[in-house]
This record gives sequence, C-alpha cells and structure tokens, in this order.
Amino acid sequence: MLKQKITLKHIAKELDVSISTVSKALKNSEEISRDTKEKIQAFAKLYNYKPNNIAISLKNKRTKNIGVIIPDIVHHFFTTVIRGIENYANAKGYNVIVCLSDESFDKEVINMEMLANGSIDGFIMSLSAGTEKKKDFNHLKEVTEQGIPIVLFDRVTDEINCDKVLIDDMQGAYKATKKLLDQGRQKIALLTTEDFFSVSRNRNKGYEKALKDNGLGLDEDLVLRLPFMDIDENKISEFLNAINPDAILSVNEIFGIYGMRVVQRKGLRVPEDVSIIGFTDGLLAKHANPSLTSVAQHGERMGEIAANMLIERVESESDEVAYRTKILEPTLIERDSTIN
Amino acid sequence: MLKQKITLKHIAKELDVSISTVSKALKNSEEISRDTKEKIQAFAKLYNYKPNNIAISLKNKRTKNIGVIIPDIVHHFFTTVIRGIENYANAKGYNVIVCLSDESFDKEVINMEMLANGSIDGFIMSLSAGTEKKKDFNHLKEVTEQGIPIVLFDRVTDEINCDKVLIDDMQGAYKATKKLLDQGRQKIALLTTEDFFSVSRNRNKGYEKALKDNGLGLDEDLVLRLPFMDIDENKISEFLNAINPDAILSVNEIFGIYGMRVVQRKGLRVPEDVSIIGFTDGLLAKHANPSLTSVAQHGERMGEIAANMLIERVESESDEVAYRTKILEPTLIERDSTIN
DNA sequence: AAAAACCACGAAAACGGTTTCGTGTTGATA
DNA sequence: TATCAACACGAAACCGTTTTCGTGGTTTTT
Repeated sequence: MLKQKITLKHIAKELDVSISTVSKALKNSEEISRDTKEKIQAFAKLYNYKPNNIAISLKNKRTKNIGVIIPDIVHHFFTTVIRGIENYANAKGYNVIVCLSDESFDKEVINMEMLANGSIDGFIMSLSAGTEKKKDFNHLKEVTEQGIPIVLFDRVTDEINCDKVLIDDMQGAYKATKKLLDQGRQKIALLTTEDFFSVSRNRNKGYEKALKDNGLGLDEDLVLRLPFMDIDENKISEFLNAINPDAILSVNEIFGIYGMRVVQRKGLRVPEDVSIIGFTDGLLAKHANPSLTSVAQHGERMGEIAANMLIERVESESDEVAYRTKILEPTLIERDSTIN
Repeated sequence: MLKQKITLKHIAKELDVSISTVSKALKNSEEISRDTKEKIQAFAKLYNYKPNNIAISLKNKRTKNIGVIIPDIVHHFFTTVIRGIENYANAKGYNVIVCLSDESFDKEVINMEMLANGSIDGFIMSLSAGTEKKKDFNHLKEVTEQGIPIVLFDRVTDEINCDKVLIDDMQGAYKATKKLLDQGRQKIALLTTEDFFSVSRNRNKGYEKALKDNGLGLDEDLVLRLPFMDIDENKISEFLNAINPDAILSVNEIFGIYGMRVVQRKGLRVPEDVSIIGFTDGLLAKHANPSLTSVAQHGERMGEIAANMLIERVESESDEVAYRTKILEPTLIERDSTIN
C-alpha cells in the first residue's frame, strides 16, 4: 500500500521529458516553454511532489539544520532558549537537532562529532559542566577550523573565537545585591556553586563588587559553595543556621527555594526577617510561596539572538565578518520574597 | 585557514588507488590486501577522515534521524520524554530533531511536511491541542502511507494505526480519587481542562468511576473546566469558595498548585482541611509547600519506549509486524498535600 | 538564400558515498 | 604448458537533485 515517494525521474519518465527539464520547469525557469512548464507543474502538484531534502543537502552542501547542544533539557532556562531558537530558525526554514551533553565532556564531544560530518550547518551550544571543569575546548576548535560556525550562549569561554550571546551575570548579581543593601540588609548570604562555572564566577563577582561599593568587605563565612547537582538541603540548613543572615542571594533558582524553605522552617518570615533573591526566572520562582524575586535571564530572547547570529553567518558569503559578543541586560523581577 | 573536510576522493588521489578501494579498505573488506588496507587506514586516521552523513543517507535511504514533534518544550513532562528519547536514540546512533507545534494544528502539519521529505526515518509525536480539537489527522495518514513510521505518545488518537505509548490516565485518576475517598473525603473537586484533550477526558472518567464505585455520583458542580492556557486564578478561587471541597483532584500540576494557594489563602490547612492531588510529577509538585502528592507519568520511560518502538520498526526488514500499544501504569507519589 | 540569433530542451557532471561486477595478475593444478 | 582459482583492485551504476554546456530546429536579420 506504500505510495512510493515520487522523484524527478518518475515525472520525467511519465511525461517523456528529461530530468533536467522537470527540474527547471518546477523552478519556473525561463528556459522552459509555457506549455511544458504547465504540464509538469500540474503533474507534480497532482502527485504531491516534494524534493528530497537529503539530495538537495548533498548538492548544495547546506542542510538547513542547526545543531543545538545543551547540558540538560529538563531545565527551564535551557528550554526557553530552545524555544527561542526554534522560533527564529523555523521561520527561516531551518530545523533544530537537539543533543544533550548531560553535563559530560565526553558526550559533548561525541555529539559534536556526530553532527559535524555534514548533518548540520552550524552549532548553537552552551558548555557542559565537564567541559568547563576540564577547560578542554579542542572539539570546538576543530569544528570551527572546518568552517562550521558556532554560537556559544550562557556558558561560554574566551578560548574560542566565535559569536557569543550571554547575560551580564555580574551586573545581575550586582543589581540584586544592591537591592538588598538598599533595603538595609547587612548580612547577605551567598548560595553559589563550585567555582568552575563561568556564570557562577561572574555572579559571585557581582555580589562582591556590590558589597565593596557599599563599604562592605567580602566575608567568606557568608558564602556557601555547593556542588550543583545532588543538592543537600542539610548543608544549606546548617550553613544558614550558623550565620543567621538577613538576606540571601542565590546563583540559581533551586538554591533560593531551598534557602527559603530553611528560613521558613526556622520560623522566620520572608521577606520581613530574611529577604531572598534568586537567579533564573522559572516556574519555581513564580509559584513559590512567597514568590521569589529573581534575576531574569531572558532565555527566549537569547535563543532568538543566537539563532539569528548563526544563520546570518551560515548564509553570508564573505566569512570575514568579525565575531560578535552580544551581552544581554538582566532584569530584576521583583516579587514577594523581597520588600518593595 | 579552512581545513577542508577530506573525502574518499582525496584519499584515493593521494594514495593513487580508486575510490572503491578506499571505501572497501576503510570497511576492512576482505577484498583488499592487508598492505593496502593498512596504508589507507593509516592515512585516513592521520587526516581524521569521517564519512559524510548526508552522502550515506542519500545512498542507503536511512538518515539515522528521528523527528520529534511536541506541543511545547517549556513543559516538564515533555522534556522528560525528550530526555528518554535522546538517551535511547543516541545509544543507537540516532539523532533527534525536535520541532514544536506550539499546540497549533498548522504548525504541526508544516513541521511534519518539512521533515517527511527525507530528513528523518520516523516520527515520535504527541498531538497538539489544535489537532485534538480539529480531529483532522490527514497529515499523519499521509506520512504513514509513505511508509514513514510514527509512534504516538501521551496525546494519541484511535484514528491512526501506529505504535503508541501512553499512561493509563483513567487508572491514575482512579487511584488518586480512591486515595482521597479512603481518607474519608467526600466532596472532591475536580480541576480539569476543556474536553477535547484525550488525556483530560480519561482522567475525568477515572475520577467519575472512583466516585461511582464508592457509591457517590458525579456532581457537575464539583467540576471546573478551564481553558488550559492563560489560567485565571480568580476562576479557581471563585469556584473553590463556592463549593468548599474537602479535597481537590487536578488533571495537571499547575491547577493543583493554584488550588493549593487558594485554599491556603482562605486560611485552611493542607492537607488537614483540604487534601490535594495533582497530575504530572514535576518540579512544582516537588517543591511546593506543602509538597504536592502527584500522579507520576513516567515521561522518561515513555520516551525510551517510544524510541525503542520506532527504531525497531525502522530497522526491521519485514513491515508486517502488528502495531503495538504500550500502556504504562501511573504511580501515585505521596507527599505532604495528602494525609498518610 | 545564407548567416545570425534565439528558443526549448537534453546530456552529463557533480555532490560523497556504497556496491556489484568485471578483469588483469598470480600461483596452483592437471 | 594450458587451465583454472584465487586474489586485489578498478569501472561504473546508483541514491535525487542542480546546473552548465551543448545542440537541433525555428525565426529573424541582411
């Protein structure tokens, strides 16, 4: 019962013309007479002819596919980025191949190699934790040397010369910390991750700078560095109980939520006794009780920009355009975990 | 500076042998002498030769790509399914092309058509709201008639003959409702969506059946049907204030969270005064306060099964294998929004 | 009426592989 | 020494397009 996909060859044979004539007729070429074109186009429409993407890709060495490699997909921020990429890419006729590195260096390498052999026209990616830890970027270098463009977003590196789009994480943390200071908070705890993450590093810096600008020094006792997976709520609990802060800044959403819970369990009120601000404006922040004031990262916008940068580069003839780095401004979404 | 990708032709010219010899040598064919093979393999390794995926796809009419079409990616359940698909597919050497229908019938059709012209070997998909509403499945029929296999998950339809994997939604709702009844709850509100969703329909049925089996009738006043987007918390508030239930069953996570908040604002305690159970075991349920008892849908498992079904069908020679429908058992994750 | 121009189309190469079949060379067999 | 495998490799077709470059036939120009 299989309706075999119809090809140019079939049409040519059926209509007793050559394959080239069919191809040209379907592109409305001036070379072909009105009569022949109409006949061929009618036949093609009748049998619902659609050119084979693979053959076209092979011919013009353009796949119209974008490879996206992200550390994790069960993560609100990354899904918003993907949505942004999809939006833009689909409108431009591109498909999106998503691969997950699972925060692993090896998987990131394998996925890139799989896709780099003709499957895609370019990459959009955010580095895995493993890669940031290992500081090995040879797989990226090799790909760019082959002329395959890369756009890095969020978790980027200076080691690779390519287009980048990211959030000014330092400014985000600065704004958040300043907000807390302006409200009279003096003992601001920082919940952060181990240091190899570029984003965390920058957020830590913003926190520190805001303190310094306000005449406060960085007190290492107020900083808790957690592995970013397998979060141990007890550690947070011990830490907060030991230092009794009047405010908490968290470099992500989940630490903020945990912090809030610990504080509330102690019988303290949020935001009256302790103000809390997190990063990543996701579902948890929005629906927490009280809702969590957050630094929004504008993932969807980021995805759109990344896709735009990549497609422009893929489609530009001259490959002499300088690489751009687009830095987005973070926004502080004020909710109920801080005083207005 | 572009290191041009090396091809069989390059190797052949460089080593002064034919392309066929190179091809065979790299596949370790018995036809080629030990000496020649070693020479060619060494050269290929040195220059890091990797066959061009597109050319291979064109030749064997297999892309090793799976097309996944889902309504929305910023949605915990779907992301877990994707993760499951990725896991299984990658292990089998397949890539995953993700397209978003955005709950729109038209976008679903466009995406399918884009991918169906050679880009993928098969589809895994969950129907968009638009498609379920319109009940038009011709795009699916056309694809299957072309011999491209489809696996439907979660939001499926009887109209299409293909492999399917889904959760026994009725049983899930039944279990949840029964749990509430067993705890002595008598006035169980149901927060559900408009009726065209197959999943909601089945969950509603489970709710009703549990009531009937326990000698209670279905009281339409206890049922609130909401459009599933642009949720209006006020509607939920009015509804719950009007009927004062002692328990709430929600067909998704978000309605459950809203319900909980409304109840708490009224000064009632969860679960003492009102027990609540939701569907979809996501982040919100886990981190709500109190945490939300939920019916887990095992998205990751679902994705793995779907990928397995699809790949088996793609790779099987005989296309006479009967279509299977795999029904997963839902699990009730008991948390703090119900009494233990 | 011969030369030039134009029209409408086809042949063939190319993209980068895989695979079937054929063939020249070698060594063993009768 | 003639015959025949076995061996090691190459030619060519094929997958489905696009595109360049002919070319035979008609029309226009002089």
